Amino acid sequence: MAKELAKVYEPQEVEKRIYQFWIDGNYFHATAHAKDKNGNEKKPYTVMMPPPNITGQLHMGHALDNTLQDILIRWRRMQGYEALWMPGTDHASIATEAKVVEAMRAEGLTKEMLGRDGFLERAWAWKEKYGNRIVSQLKTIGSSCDWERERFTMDEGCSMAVKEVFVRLYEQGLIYRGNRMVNWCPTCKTSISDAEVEYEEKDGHFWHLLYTVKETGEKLELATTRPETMLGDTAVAINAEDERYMHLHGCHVILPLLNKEIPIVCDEHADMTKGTGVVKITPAHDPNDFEVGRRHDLPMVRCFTYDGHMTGAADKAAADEYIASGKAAADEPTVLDCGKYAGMTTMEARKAILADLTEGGYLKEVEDLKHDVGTCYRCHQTIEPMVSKQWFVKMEPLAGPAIEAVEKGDITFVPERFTKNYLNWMRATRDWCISRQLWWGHRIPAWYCDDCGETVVAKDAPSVCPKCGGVHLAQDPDTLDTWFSSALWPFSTLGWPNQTEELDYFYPTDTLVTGYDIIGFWVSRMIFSGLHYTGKSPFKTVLIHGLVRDSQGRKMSKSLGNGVDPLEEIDKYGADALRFMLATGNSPGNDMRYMTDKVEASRNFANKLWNAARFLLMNFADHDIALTLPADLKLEDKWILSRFNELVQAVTDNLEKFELGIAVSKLYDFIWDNFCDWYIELCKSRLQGEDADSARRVLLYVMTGMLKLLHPFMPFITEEIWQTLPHEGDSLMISQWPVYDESLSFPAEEKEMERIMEAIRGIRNRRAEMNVPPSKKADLYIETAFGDTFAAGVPFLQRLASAAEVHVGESFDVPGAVSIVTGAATIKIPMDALVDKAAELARLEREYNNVKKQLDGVLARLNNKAFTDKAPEAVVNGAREQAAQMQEKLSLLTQSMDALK
RNA sequence: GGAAGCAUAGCUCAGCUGGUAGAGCACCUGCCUUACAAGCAGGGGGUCACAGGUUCGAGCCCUGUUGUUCCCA
Repeated sequence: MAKELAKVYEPQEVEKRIYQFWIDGNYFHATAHAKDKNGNEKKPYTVMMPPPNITGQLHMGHALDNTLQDILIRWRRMQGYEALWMPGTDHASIATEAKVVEAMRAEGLTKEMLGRDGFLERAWAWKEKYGNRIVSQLKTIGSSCDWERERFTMDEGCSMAVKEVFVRLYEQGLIYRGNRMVNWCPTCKTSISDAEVEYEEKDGHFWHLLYTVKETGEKLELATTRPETMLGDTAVAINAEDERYMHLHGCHVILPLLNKEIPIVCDEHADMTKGTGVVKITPAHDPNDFEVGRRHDLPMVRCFTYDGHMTGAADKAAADEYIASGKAAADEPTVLDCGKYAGMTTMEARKAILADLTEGGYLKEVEDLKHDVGTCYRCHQTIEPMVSKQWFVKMEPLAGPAIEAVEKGDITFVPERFTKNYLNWMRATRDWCISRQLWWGHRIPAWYCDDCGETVVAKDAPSVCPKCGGVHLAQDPDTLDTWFSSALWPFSTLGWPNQTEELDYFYPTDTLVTGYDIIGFWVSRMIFSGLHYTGKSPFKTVLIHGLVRDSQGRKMSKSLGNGVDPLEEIDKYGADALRFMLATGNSPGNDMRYMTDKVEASRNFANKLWNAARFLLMNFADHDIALTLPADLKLEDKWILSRFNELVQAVTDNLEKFELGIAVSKLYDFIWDNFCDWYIELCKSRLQGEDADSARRVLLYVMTGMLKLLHPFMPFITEEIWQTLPHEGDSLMISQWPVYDESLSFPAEEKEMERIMEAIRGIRNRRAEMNVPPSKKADLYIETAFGDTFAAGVPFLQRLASAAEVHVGESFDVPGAVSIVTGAATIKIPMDALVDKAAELARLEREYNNVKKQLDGVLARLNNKAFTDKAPEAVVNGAREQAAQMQEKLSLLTQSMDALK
């Protein structure tokens, strides 16, 4: 029965086999309204995996994120919940499209050459090829997801949900289309949302320009960081309160180079305290100016193309024609023919325009300046703010309930401080630009009538225009922001908008585990979406973790090449070691550094456990071992069982509070220190005697319990060991999570055992100081009031403290002995020959002084009336007890010193 | 410009509602003790960034300072 285990744990062989075993057992699958053994409906526990991008490879961030989720899921499953961990992948529109385009470029192809359908064919092929890669990588780290339910943000169900939401919001007036200021990436040629802009500090300049006032002829100085936008200026703003310019109200300036007359307007955007207090207004190319333009009904003149060039005659003609057709909205911007600058890139135009301004005497000075420039989070090129016709979600009505849900505590963030982060984001949020000029993604379900310009929003393509009956309807070419579909993930994956059994049972979900970097992108959008469409918060708790950085604390990135591949680490140390390391080093919300040392330590721990199991198996060979505890528990059994009982309580409490790192370190300490270093050692002599059977049973009981507690953290090795040991049931992963057992609480015995252990430590300590090798045994004379305890501890002292004969009594006269004074006993070791009396006396004096110093500290507190009056009774009593113990120890030390003299 | 985090042993980090500092690694000493040298036993090493404050008592709470990271604009 007992099979031989290898001397060193080899995870590579074990992990694959165990994972397949779980899959074969169908243990990851969760069903709605599942019943337990007694026929009662189980409570659900649901976690939605943040869907990784199909373009992605598993990185340390995924490893951490998924390890935490798997720990929670496995723990709840063992607790008897019907635990569903819903996996899936995200189509990642902009990222995937970029990759596919890049791959095509290698073949000399462009999107335009292939056309929309041809391109999408390639994109789907890409998805098929790489979409499964990350899934298999997730399996490697042991994720116990319900793979049968795996979803994709662009699969049929999710797409249905997307259309449903779009149509509903449109009908509710919460989605609109309009010309608004958006962040435009000229490289990706698409709009991106505010959340997708990253700011980088760059060196720039402040160019001070001079515009002439038409009415007075004076020159107005104003500064800009983007002089090329001047062609689109349609006003100059001053502050109404600004005394310097009172006389200019209602006047105009002549725009240099174009010789165009534009008004001077009064607007709060002009800050009197900054520079000259005059700002140029380019409504089509600056977000602030856009607002000024709306307030003053200024014309919008666009002078950049969508691929980062200056507009020309053809651009102007196209725009004019569109406006003339009557299909354009009233706020359609006009387009400028930039003349000699047409066709230049914006950077080329900047140079040319500055040269011309200088020549014309319009440039006063140039100032160096560091300023933050918005860049695209994908390609890191500079963002151009542009007026553009896009689809938006009106955020204000949606944000309200989403803020309230968190304020009320329906949703809590762990750690709590991220609540503020979320609320700030939600309160400041502006309307969400959801259209993207991309092909890969959910196409916007809006059609435009060629004949009358009517917009039709519907789940299915309309055959005729409901307004004019025309049949020439064209679908909006744009797709939706990736996050639009991931916002629906918690319920679209459960079948929404259909009222499925799954939705009914598993939704709302319980815990969302994710990094702080996507609170704005994703978490907030799931919250308002969940509330708006399902009327319920999509989850109860958001567990936030930090980033995994490299050993020097830098962000892992491709460009730095400092990324550590989790798969390589798993190959080297095992998935359990990696998981354990990620769980140990982590406190919620804080970043961690990845260090090989730490994985090695975790690997060593796995090996320690492995060898403890080997020890058990060695002793179990050829014996039938009952899975219950023996009736006659020995002192050491009660000690370990009581400690284990406390561990069960502590670990469970920590998990409830999402303190995974604390839970795991308690397990580490218990297994290594209490179980391996003490209990196994305490059992060794007993295993050779008549009591062996009861020792085996306790060993098995505690080992099994430890394996259960450790299983969520180290699933593979615990299952492997459990399968090898005598056990009940098919798999550890579906066994029952241990619960605190009052009948196994033995505080008195714990204390008793600690007395013996303290003696053992004291003796070892003294022997080590004196360099006495363990092979040299010595007699012990133990003076103690706890005679029975020490009598029972004799075998332990012999085995673990190199004792020969042990005498226990009230008092012994042992001339020239070394003394060890513990809280419960004075232990005398006759080692005359080995002892340097003077040195021994000096040592005792040192110890005396140490204890005395501590005692003085405690006494000082006790003599402080304020302390005894105000401190809680338990604390005061604790101090009194401490003082008494120290006084006792001092008197014992004095006796020892006297004896030596 | 605004908000937040972090600052604890040589290194990496724990430290729950304030009760008098811990782990791993590294280092030093001794051990093949019938699981494990990826191990066992023992040891050294910290004015908990700085300055105030609240408290009987502060690594923990409050204020300020310095350094550092990150988010938002």
